[in-house]
Amino acid sequence: MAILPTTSSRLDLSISVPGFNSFSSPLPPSVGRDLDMNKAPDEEEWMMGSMEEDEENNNGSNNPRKKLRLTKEQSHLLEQSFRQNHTLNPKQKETLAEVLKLKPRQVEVWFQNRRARSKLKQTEMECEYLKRWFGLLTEQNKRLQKEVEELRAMKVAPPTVISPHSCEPLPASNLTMCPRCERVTTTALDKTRIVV
DNA sequence: GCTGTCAACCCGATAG
DNA sequence: CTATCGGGTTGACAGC
Repeated sequence: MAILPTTSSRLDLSISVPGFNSFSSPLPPSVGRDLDMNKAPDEEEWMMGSMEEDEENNNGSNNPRKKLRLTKEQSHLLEQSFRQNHTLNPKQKETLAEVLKLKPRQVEVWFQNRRARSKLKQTEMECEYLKRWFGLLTEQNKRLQKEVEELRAMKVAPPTVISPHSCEPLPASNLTMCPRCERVTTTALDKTRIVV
């Protein structure tokens, strides 16, 4: 079975039912946002039939409710629909439920869970990323602090600055930091040569 | 619609 | 080989 959306914003189902065979995953690689969460559950065997078969059991009062397991095909179709649209309008929900032989409510719940779990995965990944970034920044911070210490140590014995014009030593207090290029210049506008 | 939670179920590891 | 356990997955629901 194939669900082919005609637009990107709306889920429009065009279905060719026989066999459920054609799952050669025509999905663009750009859908990697959700990562493995988008991976279809391969070995998902279904323990129960679709809802129509055990519906009565579930609604029965004293039967312990068994958990529905979606078939591979149902899961795959839901996944495909999810990739096209993360939410369904009532019409889409109805149609999809009909195709899947599920209740609209079940389709709704599946999408709810899918959204939540996809978001959770995303958050976890962002968290990992931020942790790594924090580590890198901490390292960089250490290096810079060390550099600052070294520069402070150099300040104890201030560098001698020689004026290229007069060839006389200038006081280090004449040195400022150019805010643009961050190079050392002198306030006296003359080019200087720093001798450590 | 989102979030937190429950519970059924699956699966790999382990002990006996 | 079987039973058990612990962790992960996922369908379902309640409350907001």
